[in-house]
Amino acid sequence: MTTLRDVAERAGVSVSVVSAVLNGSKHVRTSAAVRDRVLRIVDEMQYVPNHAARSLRLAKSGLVAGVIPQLGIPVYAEMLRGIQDAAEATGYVLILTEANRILPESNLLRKLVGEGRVDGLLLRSPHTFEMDMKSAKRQYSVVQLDHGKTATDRGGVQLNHRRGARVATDYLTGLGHERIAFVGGTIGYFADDERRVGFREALADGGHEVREEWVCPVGFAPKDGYEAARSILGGGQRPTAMLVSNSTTATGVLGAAADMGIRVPEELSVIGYHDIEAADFTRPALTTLKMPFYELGYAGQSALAAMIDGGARVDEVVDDPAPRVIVRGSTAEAP
Amino acid sequence: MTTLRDVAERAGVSVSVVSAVLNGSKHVRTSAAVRDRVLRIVDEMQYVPNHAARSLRLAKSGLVAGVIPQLGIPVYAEMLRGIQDAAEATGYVLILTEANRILPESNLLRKLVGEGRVDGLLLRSPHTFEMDMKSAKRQYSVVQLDHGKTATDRGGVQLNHRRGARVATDYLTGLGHERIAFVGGTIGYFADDERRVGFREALADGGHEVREEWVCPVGFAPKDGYEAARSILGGGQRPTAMLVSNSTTATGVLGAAADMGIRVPEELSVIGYHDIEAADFTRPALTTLKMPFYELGYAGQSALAAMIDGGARVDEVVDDPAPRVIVRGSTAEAP
DNA sequence: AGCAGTAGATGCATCGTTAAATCAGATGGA
DNA sequence: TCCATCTGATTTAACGATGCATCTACTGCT
Repeated sequence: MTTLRDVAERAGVSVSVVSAVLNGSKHVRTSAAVRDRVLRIVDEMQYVPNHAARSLRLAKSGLVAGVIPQLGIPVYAEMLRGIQDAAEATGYVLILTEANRILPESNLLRKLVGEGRVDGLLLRSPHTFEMDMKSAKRQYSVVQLDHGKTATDRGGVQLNHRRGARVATDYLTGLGHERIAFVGGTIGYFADDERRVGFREALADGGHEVREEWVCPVGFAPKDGYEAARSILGGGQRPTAMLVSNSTTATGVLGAAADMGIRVPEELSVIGYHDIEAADFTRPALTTLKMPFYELGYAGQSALAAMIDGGARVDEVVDDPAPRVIVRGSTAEAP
Repeated sequence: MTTLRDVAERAGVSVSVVSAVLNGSKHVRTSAAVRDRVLRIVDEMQYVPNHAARSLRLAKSGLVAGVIPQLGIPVYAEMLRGIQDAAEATGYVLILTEANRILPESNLLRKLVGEGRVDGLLLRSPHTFEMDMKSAKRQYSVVQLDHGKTATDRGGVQLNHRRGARVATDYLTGLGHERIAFVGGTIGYFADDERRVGFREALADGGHEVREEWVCPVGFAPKDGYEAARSILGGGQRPTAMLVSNSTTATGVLGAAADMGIRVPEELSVIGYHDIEAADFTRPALTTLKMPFYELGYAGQSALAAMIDGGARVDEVVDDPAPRVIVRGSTAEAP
């Protein structure tokens, strides 16, 4: 492996000079001639700095860890792409892990943060790790990605879910729907609660009634949507439209409608929160609400980088591009 | 941050002893009393070794990079879980990246391998990086995950796709199907070619004919399946069953059948290669073939760890648990 | 008693990089 | 002419962990 010393020897200068040329130190001045020669030799010898040595010296790893609930979920994949692009732009490399791997009893967090392997954490996860972090006794930064249990502790980088839900609801009322159900979203989670608020606001502003029996908080699995839909659609008067808090959940809703012989979109319009690729391939194809997930990831990593480099705690709402309805086959004018 | 030296001072011994106690050096002997005291103090002070220093000294990072075609794909997620579990067992931490980020013009590979950030690469990707690797001039190891363009260069860890396709085909013939189509799989990729071989073998062994016009290599997107199915099902005599090389592609096939008014499974049975969660939520639910993807990942990382620790190049076929048909609603007895 | 052998430890160099202190000449002003 | 200043470098000291060479008692044997 080529080291700084090898380069220095070949260039006939000291290692400090080479280091200074490459990093622009202020304590060491170099002449243009030396600079050129060093850079040429660095190129010739294909010198790449040793990361471990750099990391040891600077007490900084250049690595950040992203924690997501689950791999293999398209919406997170989009966010991760944003994170990775921002990471590249800010000079970091991303480690990914699923939330369940980072539980207190696992030693992964300890390994990552404690050993100084990562400089910061991007959390899209209910965990906050307060205690673990303290015990790590180490400088580290954390950015929460669109996640917090309450408005006050939310911190980090958020999406504007209130606005998202309003856009989706307005789209439905614009089609003439008045009897609209809201399915999904855990109570007590900020992002989910905000959607409910946006939904209620939009209906109220339009002069429509919110039927409490049609506001149905459930999990995000398709199964959850299936069961909720069967329950809601099995009642006396049915809603003519459903805003489903999660598109994955919405595929379950579509399944339930199919099984109950309810035609979508003729008898029931369904819109799924979050645009996913699978929406193109359900029958009917699912109309969705697209949120700026890529931008969330990008902003999150940018914020983290700023935080690591001595910046203060971030609190930002990513609101651009605006929430947008992707119209497919599951929505139509109210019957 | 607590260092070895802090521990040594508190314990009244030299740093060498603490290091020896923790790592079991053969050059340094320690008494039981000292060992106990050191371990107690290590625990008390919550000492965690500094990763950068260790990595510098040992010329080993304890990081491996996994390269997958795309994030957000459930089948890879399963494989990644296997990789991460094996990584934990072998003492490594995983960095993940999408294949397109590691193209020659990007400097990510250079950053990861060249700077010594990772000790090895797990590649589920068409790239082999021969040239880049050479220029990196560094000790590194690579394991290909179920991927190679030919049988000879495949290397790494593979799934037994010939067997998988046989199992799926046998399942269909067992239901009385004789006119079976094979949709999907790129020509020239070992894994895909093997599936075609298995399909042909199974049909031949059962005394059934392979209709070449029904063997249709296409991409893996749902759209590809949709188009292929329209073409095949639009002909004169139709197959009564389809083995689709990829379950994602199969969702497109289901869409095409629905649009053409062909009832599944009454008129057409569809089985998708690879079990994915979404299979539960198409209508009808998709019968799939489950391959041991978790085990593939686990074996891959285990092989990589062995390779890094001085072992030789691995060439292994992961065949356990055996391929298994997950019966859902898209397959039935032949009409 | 004298010496070998061994248990149990210590000290020091080293990995590659960077920050700071230091140094050798050249230049300039009084 | 002599000191101050500036340029362009060099030297030195870390960062934290590890492994080898070395050192000191002490035990046991003849």
